[in-house]
Amino acid sequence: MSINAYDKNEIKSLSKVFKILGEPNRLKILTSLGLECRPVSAIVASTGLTQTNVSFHLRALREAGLVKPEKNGAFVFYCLPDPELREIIDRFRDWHKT
Amino acid sequence: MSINAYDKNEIKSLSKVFKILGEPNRLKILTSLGLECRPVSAIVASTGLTQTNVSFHLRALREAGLVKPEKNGAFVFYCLPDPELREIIDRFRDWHKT
DNA sequence: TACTCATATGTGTAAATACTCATATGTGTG
DNA sequence: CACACATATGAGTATTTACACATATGAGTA
Repeated sequence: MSINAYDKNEIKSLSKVFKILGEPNRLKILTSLGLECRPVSAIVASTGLTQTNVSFHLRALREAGLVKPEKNGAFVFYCLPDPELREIIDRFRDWHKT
Repeated sequence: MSINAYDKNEIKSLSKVFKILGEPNRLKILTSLGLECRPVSAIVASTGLTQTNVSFHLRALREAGLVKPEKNGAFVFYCLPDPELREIIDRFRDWHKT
């Protein structure tokens, strides 16, 4: 039940993940994914952000391993790498509501 | 099991929490708390940060509801507001390791 | 009251970061 | 090949943010 301290590397890498999630538009993009993969154009449409800006944030999310790209012709579909990620974020939200 | 979209306010407030956790020294402070309350001086000692800097970050954590201050004489002890917070962070860490 | 110790805060500064514009890359189709 | 569409990237700018220094507040004690 880990009341263990976190080591340097854990702090470093975990804080990076939180920093990525800490930008509202990125969190919006991520949560807009739900569990299905969606092309960038759909994300642009649903978030109302510019294409450039969506690409900018998708890069950050991708490099942090928080989304996974899948090429399909000229399209790139983005997905959550793992449904558990969504569960954890949901749990955070539920906790935060309290 | 919430594949619901997040509304604007949820995105806004939840991303604030993540942003706070996204700063390495803040995450270090928070995880150094474990489950017991500790005075600022102990946090300064264990993190190696300056007193000013610890106070600076504690304020951010406090305002985000991520730590809870308890006055005791001249000392201020800081605690997690809720043990579940630590569990969720731990779960994030475990997920991220994978 | 005067002094010490614990913590907080105001101001300034350097670094990080989100965003936009313009353009590049890459894919399918005529 | 030429063109249209989907996505990515480089450069520049404005805002945000972490940090240090000096100082303030506030509690305990002589």
